[in-house]
Amino acid sequence: MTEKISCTELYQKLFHYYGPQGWWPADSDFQMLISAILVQRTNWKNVALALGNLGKNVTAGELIQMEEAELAEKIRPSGFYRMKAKKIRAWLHWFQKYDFQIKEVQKVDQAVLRKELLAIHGIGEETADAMMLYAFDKPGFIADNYAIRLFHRIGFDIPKTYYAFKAKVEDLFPHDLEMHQEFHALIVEHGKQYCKKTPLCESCPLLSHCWTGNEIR
DNA sequence: ATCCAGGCTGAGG
DNA sequence: CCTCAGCATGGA
Repeated sequence: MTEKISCTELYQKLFHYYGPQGWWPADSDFQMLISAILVQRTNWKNVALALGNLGKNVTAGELIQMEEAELAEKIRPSGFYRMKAKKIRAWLHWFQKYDFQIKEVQKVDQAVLRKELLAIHGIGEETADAMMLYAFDKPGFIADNYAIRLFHRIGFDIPKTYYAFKAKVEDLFPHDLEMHQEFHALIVEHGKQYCKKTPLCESCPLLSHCWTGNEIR
């Protein structure tokens, strides 16, 4: 028997099943920001290898002085490494305007900050939202493929564009930083375990709320 | 050996 | 607005 659930009910169930995730899984805010780029279209294990090559306590100042080829070589395990080296450098040049101070970026208005991030080469909507949510203290919903798949399965009417989906969920969910941080982490963890690109998983804890196993993505 | 993973850009309908 | 190739590694 399938029963509909709301966004907050979904959040509560995920939290109940998986517990607090404490994302983003990085040692520092700066590593979080770099890894947001490194993790584009790759798994976290490869990102961890790349982060390891960069060194535990690399600073933005050190990275921006590094030759692009050297940076690329270090982040090689994360895949798409030449492009990602360019992306990281582009992002660093933007970050330099704030003296590499995360606290300074946090003072920027949320909408303004999002536009600035999106203007950086290599930073798209998901990466920008992740940076804002986990390092710059701006609450928001990350409308990634895991979210699309899960919300689709529970019968949520998903708007076509990334931003429309994001805005709709934000309308239905508390504007709370920690709740959004947990929500995204829970959606990804749940997605990895029970909401893959295959038919419905019989042991999925949300099985009673899933209307279909067909994916859109 | 395929297939997949916390995407984005740029070109072309 | 939408689609699609290209970008690349490491693990299952």
